[in-house]
Amino acid sequence: MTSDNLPQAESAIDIDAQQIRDTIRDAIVERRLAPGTKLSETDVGSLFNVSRTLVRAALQALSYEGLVSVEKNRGAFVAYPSVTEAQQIFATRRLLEPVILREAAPNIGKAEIKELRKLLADEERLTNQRGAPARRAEIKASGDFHLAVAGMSGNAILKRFMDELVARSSLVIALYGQSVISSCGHHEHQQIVDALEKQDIEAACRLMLQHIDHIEADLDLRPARKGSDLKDAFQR
Amino acid sequence: MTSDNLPQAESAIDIDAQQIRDTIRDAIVERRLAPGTKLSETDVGSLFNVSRTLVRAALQALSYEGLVSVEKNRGAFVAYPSVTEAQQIFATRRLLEPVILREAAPNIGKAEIKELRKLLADEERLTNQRGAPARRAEIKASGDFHLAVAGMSGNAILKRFMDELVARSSLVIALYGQSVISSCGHHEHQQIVDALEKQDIEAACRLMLQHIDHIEADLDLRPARKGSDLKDAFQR
DNA sequence: ATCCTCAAGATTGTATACAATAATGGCCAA
DNA sequence: TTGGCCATTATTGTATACAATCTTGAGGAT
Repeated sequence: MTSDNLPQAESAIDIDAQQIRDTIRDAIVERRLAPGTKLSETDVGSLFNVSRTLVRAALQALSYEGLVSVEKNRGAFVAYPSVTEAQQIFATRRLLEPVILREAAPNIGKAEIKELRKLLADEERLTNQRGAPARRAEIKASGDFHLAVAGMSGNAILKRFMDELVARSSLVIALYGQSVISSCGHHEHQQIVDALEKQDIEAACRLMLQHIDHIEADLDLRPARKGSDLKDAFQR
Repeated sequence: MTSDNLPQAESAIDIDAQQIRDTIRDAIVERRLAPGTKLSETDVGSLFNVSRTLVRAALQALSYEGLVSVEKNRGAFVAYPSVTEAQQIFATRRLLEPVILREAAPNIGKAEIKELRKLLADEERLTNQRGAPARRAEIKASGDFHLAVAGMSGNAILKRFMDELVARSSLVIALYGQSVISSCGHHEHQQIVDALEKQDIEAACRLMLQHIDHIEADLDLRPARKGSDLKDAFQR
């Protein structure tokens, strides 16, 4: 595996570490890069036409976000979340998202509802489009909804925590998702906005939790796969 | 300002980036390094007898934790949280710590109570000791209590979020704290453990919120100081 | 005296060179 | 043929060199 499935370099002159990080992150979140994929410093560097220095910085940052795991003397790989990690990611979302909704609710007025509805419209449009690029954009759009709500909390720290959780969720879905669609039920986002518009925060929280449950229900988080129990993977 | 107030280098051979990061973080959290202090790559490097490469990696990681702010082409500085950031840090703690307590409660049995009591004993011992080193250790111990509880939630992500919040709290207290003691009321930790021992989670949450309120009450988070309004800082 | 300009110095940004470690594949022995 | 051992190669870890940018302070004009 060489550079083939990395996003093509921005031919724009003067790339910096942050742009590399963002590009790789997008590729991971949109599942163009599969979990476990090796991210060789030289390969990535030549894609972006930069030295390993900048690549290392980008990979280090991504490692802090939990999207990349770097193993000493072995290199960086797209993270491969364990079942336990996957469970913790969703457990944390279940704990945090209602809290965020309650924080955001007082700040959600007409303008904010409008902004959310615009995101929903984008999602809808992508849902009706076909082809891989639309699927990828849909994945991202679905996450953007959750992030937009977090942003409305006005708390930058909560927002950052959600950034991380949403991004890592994408990896978990890539690994353990069963149905092809896998991304959030777009309809549920709509219901949440409806509840928010009516200022019914309790309903919004309830719907949010159900929504997270639905995402998680589509995952196959039984043990195994984890390398150790290969036998019953073949046993059938 | 040169290297004087940086912790002395580990003369142990073979330091790596993580050790540098940890050492600097400890120095920041224990307030041996004041907010705003410049962390010159060359200076830090010569302290640890490593090249700038490793120092940069450490500073980058600390920047991601919010303990250091790196300004392009200007260098790295111990973070200087704004009033807004300070408020958000404590707002987030108020939201998160009760959630964490509820998550941790089912996992807290005899052994865990014992562990927490041990931490309290350490705190108490330090409180009765005098001298700057004891004060520093006390600051750290006080944070360790909150982190221990977070660890008992069994959720590594929550724990990491708390790691960040506790560390940044220390910076906020250093900047905006008024009373000299400034660190957590040790007594309140004790009450929380008492409530946990009685399985009275509601009380524990209530006490935790009060505790956070008390810490925040010791802060002077009025605007100003923020550099722009220097005049009324001298106006008295 | 004050302000502006600009050159010298210092510091960070990036690339490259070298060292250390891990991965690969061939060779030999059983 | 198979399994283990060692040399070779590739990749990461760290230091250093050079480029770009900022900071500082002296000098001169007003």
